[in-house]
Amino acid sequence: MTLGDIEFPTPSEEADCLPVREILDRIADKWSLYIFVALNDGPVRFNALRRQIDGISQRMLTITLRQLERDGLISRTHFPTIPPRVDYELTAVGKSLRAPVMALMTWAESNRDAIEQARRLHDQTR
Amino acid sequence: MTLGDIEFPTPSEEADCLPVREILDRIADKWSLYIFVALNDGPVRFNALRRQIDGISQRMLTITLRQLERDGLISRTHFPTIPPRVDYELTAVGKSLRAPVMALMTWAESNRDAIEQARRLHDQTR
DNA sequence: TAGGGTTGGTCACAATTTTATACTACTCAT
DNA sequence: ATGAGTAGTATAAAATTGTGACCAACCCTA
Repeated sequence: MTLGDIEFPTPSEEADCLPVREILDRIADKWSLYIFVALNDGPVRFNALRRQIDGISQRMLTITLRQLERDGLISRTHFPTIPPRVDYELTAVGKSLRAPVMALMTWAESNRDAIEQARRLHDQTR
Repeated sequence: MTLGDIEFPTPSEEADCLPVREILDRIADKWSLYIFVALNDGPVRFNALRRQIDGISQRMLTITLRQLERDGLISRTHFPTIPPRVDYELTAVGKSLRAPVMALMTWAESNRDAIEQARRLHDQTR
């Protein structure tokens, strides 16, 4: 048996999928979507984000914002005033993500009733 | 006309944000999106899903499938054969989620290069 | 001049979630 | 008899996330 006879597990497809997954894992984490929605209408300050996104901790907001900034989806503008002011804003690439994210939000809203009914039915039947 | 110019319907403001968040938290977790993509072309068996979704543990696949089933997004069909066979398939509601999920996947693929470049630039500069 | 509030964070530690590993029970092919 | 495949469960380890304290600079009030 030569090397050519060995069946490798789909190397081409995996090579393509991995970077896409890395990106999706950033977007589809617990908080990123909500940050996107919050930044939908323009720049927002750190503590305004914190108030708007119910339940997020200061730590997770900082971490998530830093990751989104690293990916070039949001920009961070620091005004050296007292008290300090930091604005977060969608970049051009970030803005292009608004459409699919909003489509997902719209879907969630449209199908809320169906899902809640399915849950009730499931919990009743078991 | 590019993807960014397409006008998706905007979700109405804040009325009942909490239930929508509950739904989004299910969809936008670490594995649900990949299960949706894997089920895109028809029913798939448990271990086939496991092989297709690289890195998922057996436990998390079971848990995530159960949650999606509870929400009425996928259906579970058990054939009492030996060896056992269980098919997972998108329901009608689940199928309606394909469009927004695929829009997100397409976005991720289109913006892969831009994001990777932003990451390199960011890591270099700091 | 002392105390309290605001800003955008960081840090250490606790709680939660996810992963890895082993195990079940059953059958078929070698 | 051995190993592979089926769809899971149980448990401990690892990773992620949340909690509360702390910081420094200033403003306002008393």
